[in-house]
Amino acid sequence: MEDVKLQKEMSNFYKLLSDYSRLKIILSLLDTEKCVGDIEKEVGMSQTAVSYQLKILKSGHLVKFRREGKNIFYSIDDSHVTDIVKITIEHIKHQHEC
Amino acid sequence: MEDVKLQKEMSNFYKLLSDYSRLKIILSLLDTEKCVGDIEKEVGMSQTAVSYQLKILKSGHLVKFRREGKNIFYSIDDSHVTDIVKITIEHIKHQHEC
DNA sequence: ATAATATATGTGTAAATACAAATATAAATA
DNA sequence: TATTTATATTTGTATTTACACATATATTAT
Repeated sequence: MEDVKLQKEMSNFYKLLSDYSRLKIILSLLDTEKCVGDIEKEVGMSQTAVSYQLKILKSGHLVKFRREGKNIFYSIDDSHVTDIVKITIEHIKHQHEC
Repeated sequence: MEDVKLQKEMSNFYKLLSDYSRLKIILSLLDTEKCVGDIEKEVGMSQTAVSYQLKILKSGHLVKFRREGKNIFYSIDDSHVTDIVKITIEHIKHQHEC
């Protein structure tokens, strides 16, 4: 894999996490899958906004989904994502101890 | 630390890494410190653009610096940052194996 | 003191994007 | 089939931001 492609994909990966709304969605999915309505309530966003951001997260393979009747359940797609987010939490908390 | 503040700082942290130019700067500093002129050559950006992005990275505590004569050497501020970037590289490469 | 070199700092602007509003689709149930 | 519920998509817009350009500052050398 060439450097430029890797760098662009990395940049895009961080861009996906950098939006406050998308990040809240990711954080709400860290431990458990949720359907759109549940996410909506938890992060306090409109349904269209949640759907819009989920579509973007899906396109970047940060979340996956499965249908169950009327509901569609979303979850984190890859444990690397979970790891990165958790290390970032540690990083931020650590900064505030100094 | 309250959730909202943590989330905002996380989002900002990822925003800092999400810009292609800033990310290239961070990647060029992963293993070794460099002065502005060296970064400029390595990432192929104008001096003002590099300075502009370094200022932003500095404000987010992603890089630190030290003066040595006319030169100012920049380096990654915290090993957490290095860890996160390296895991992200693994993550992206891993995706392409599947 | 002046010039040369390295880096930083305004200012203006074009491009990117989050999301509201309206509308569409898909599944379940009556 | 019609209605309800859950989710997706499209369009328009206000906001953000990366960076070019011009200029300023700081250090060293002559």
